[in-house]
Amino acid sequence: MPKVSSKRSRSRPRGRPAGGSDELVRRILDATLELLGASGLAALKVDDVARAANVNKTSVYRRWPTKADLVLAAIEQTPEPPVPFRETGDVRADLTRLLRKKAKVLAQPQAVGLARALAAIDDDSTRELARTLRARSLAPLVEVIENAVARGELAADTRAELLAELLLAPLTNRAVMLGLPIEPTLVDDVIAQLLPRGQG
Amino acid sequence: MPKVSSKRSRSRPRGRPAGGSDELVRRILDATLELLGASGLAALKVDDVARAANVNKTSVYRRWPTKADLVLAAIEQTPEPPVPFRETGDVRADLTRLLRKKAKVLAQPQAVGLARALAAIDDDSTRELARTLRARSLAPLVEVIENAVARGELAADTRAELLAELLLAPLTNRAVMLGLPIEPTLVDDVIAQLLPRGQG
Amino acid sequence: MPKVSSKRSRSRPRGRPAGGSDELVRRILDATLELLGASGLAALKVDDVARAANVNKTSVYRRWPTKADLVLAAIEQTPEPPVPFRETGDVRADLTRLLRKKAKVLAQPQAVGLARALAAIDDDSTRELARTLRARSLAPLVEVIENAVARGELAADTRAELLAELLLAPLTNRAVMLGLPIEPTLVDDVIAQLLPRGQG
Amino acid sequence: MPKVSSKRSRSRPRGRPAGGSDELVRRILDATLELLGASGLAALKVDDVARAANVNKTSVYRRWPTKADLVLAAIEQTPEPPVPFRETGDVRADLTRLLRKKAKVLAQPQAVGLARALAAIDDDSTRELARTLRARSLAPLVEVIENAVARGELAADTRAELLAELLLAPLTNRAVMLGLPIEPTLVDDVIAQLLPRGQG
DNA sequence: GGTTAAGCGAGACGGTACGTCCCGTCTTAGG
DNA sequence: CCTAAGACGGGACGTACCGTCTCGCTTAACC
Repeated sequence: MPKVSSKRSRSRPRGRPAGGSDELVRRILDATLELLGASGLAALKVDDVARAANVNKTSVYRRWPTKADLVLAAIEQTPEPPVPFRETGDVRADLTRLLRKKAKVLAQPQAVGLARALAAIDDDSTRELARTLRARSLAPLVEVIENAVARGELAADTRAELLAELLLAPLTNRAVMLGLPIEPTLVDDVIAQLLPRGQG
Repeated sequence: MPKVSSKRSRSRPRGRPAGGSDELVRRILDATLELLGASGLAALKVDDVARAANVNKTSVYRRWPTKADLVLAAIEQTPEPPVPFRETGDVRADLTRLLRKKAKVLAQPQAVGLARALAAIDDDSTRELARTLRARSLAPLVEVIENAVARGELAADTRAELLAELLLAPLTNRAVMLGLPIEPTLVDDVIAQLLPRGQG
Repeated sequence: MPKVSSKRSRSRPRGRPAGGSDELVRRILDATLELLGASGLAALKVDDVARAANVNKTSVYRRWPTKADLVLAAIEQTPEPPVPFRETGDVRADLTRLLRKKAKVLAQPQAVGLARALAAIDDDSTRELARTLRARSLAPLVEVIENAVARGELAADTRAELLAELLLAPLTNRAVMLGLPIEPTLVDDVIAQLLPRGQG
Repeated sequence: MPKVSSKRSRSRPRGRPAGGSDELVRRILDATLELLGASGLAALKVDDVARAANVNKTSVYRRWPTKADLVLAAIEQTPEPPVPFRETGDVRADLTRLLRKKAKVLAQPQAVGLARALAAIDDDSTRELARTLRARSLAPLVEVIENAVARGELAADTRAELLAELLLAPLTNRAVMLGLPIEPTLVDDVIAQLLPRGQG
């Protein structure tokens, strides 16, 4: 006698997904970012990620062998906010605008949380990722500076990347390491110190 | 419940220690720092700390209810290296020397490990501690700058603390967040950008 | 958090077991009984049980949240020894045989150990279990007595359960509470007192 | 300069006690009994005993090296309630009265708690104590029975001690092992079974 | 009456077991 | 082949209580 079918109705399909597993990956990484930003790395449980992504833990571990890998993958794929930035031709003004944007991002706890997670994972590949993200973050500044140099607005021997880093470091340092809010005047102060008026 | 009167022979002394518990505290915190610097926060086991300190785990938890508390306490008591620093009267030279010292410290993996542990523990009291350590770290720079201002070597409206932070931030940022070694030239570059020749 | 992707080589299989978990349960409870009988409740360590059952401690606690729960479950599942008992039609002889059997059981330290564990766990559910075991233990006696009543060998107003308890109580009392061996004559004495010759 | 006296007012004297330490001992054992009866052996903490006795833990361990020793000492010194018992000359009536008294005692949770503690401590000296207490408990019954034998009310070959044990065992068994209340009729039933009318 | 020695209170300590938590592994069933 | 479901091994965490031991103080007892 065959058993009576005990199948419960299910909300989502179980077997092999139809259109590849891209959506599943996206859901997992999104959930990871969400939880990571919300409560930090230590409070992030893989089980919670799976539940939040409406996915089984197995499907997480199949792709990322450890929690660290998962977290790094999630951070890595953070979509770079499209920077519809148009230079005005005034370096100081342009850099000020860029730094203000960055300050705004750093005012969000999630962004700080991600950065701290990055610091917490002590690993070579993590450092590499950090450097990649750093480069990505510096790029607009570097471009603005190089253009200013080309225009002759800045000295020809200006080292664009170094200057960009000097501009940005205090902001991230405050937000990430010290947990301080970035006062509106800080951006101006930094600019003033690094791009003295006489230089322009 | 054990059998009646089942005393075992013992090798090491038990009970309340003779010379107060200050030494015990010191041993624990030293061991914590040691292990923390050696392998990072995640690899730090309280049991290992206890063993290394020749102390029972109970005695650790009696004082610091959490691993995080223990780590913070250990970091907090890091002895400030006595800075037998004598100003030469030349700001650039003095600041260069101070930054080089700092760069040397940041070249040690332990120091970086401590800083990362500080970033990893996401907690208000941790941020406060970070700020305290930051202030302690800035102090010598600030003093040098203020003296230079008093001598007229720097502009009267120089904001000493801000300048100090701008000088230091790139170094710590590189070492802690990016995991990069600090090239010898970096210090000079930072100085050059923030204290242009004409200013001196 | 550990390093990324730090898989270790392993000797024993992990994960969900192949053949369901019934066998695992059996192993755990068997080990519990074994150790319980051997050294008593206080000396029983859950870790030891797990080790003896070749199982992880987690797997024990997953099922029985407390040591007490584990012990009760183990005692509860003690297989009732199949009693291939055939009445002879002589109450005195039959009861004597039954009591002798019981005496034999009570001569084993393990059985006494279990009973004492039952006394040590002071808990309502424990008492209930004790009563259940008691009933199970009395059953054969009760049956024999009732049959004898039916045959007219015993008075019609004989209260079977009471009589059974009176017969058994002295034996268990001696073994469990007093820790005395049960002398061979005790069974006869009890029978003689409770089933005087003239009565048969 | 001498320190200002920081003595807090104290309620009880500290140093060596005046009249020996008998009162201290009494307080400790009383507290032990109290707590033991109230919540059982497992829930009994030596620290609690000390606190309840208004005494330091040291003073407990100075006298009884283990918790078991303490408990046994406490049980041992339970004052035998003075039994102002006068025989009437009627065995059945006398034994009934004695058993009713015992039943009354066994109705108190504390008494049951003590008995269970005695069962829980698995130790030779504990068994010996149990036997001592048992003997003490049987004594009045034995005396009554022997007197009845002397009077010719009971058969000359009556084994007083055995009979007493048979009478008592069901009661204690019910209360201690099974946690059952002792119904009023039980005493009569036991008497009826063991001292049939025709025998008197 | 001063000195010695015996307790005592206070409380930290070592030790052991408990029960919890979460990571990463692995089997089973099913689509 | 890929997924859901979920038990399992492993190992660190933090807790609780036992019995030990040191210290300072106070009082009794003895000289």
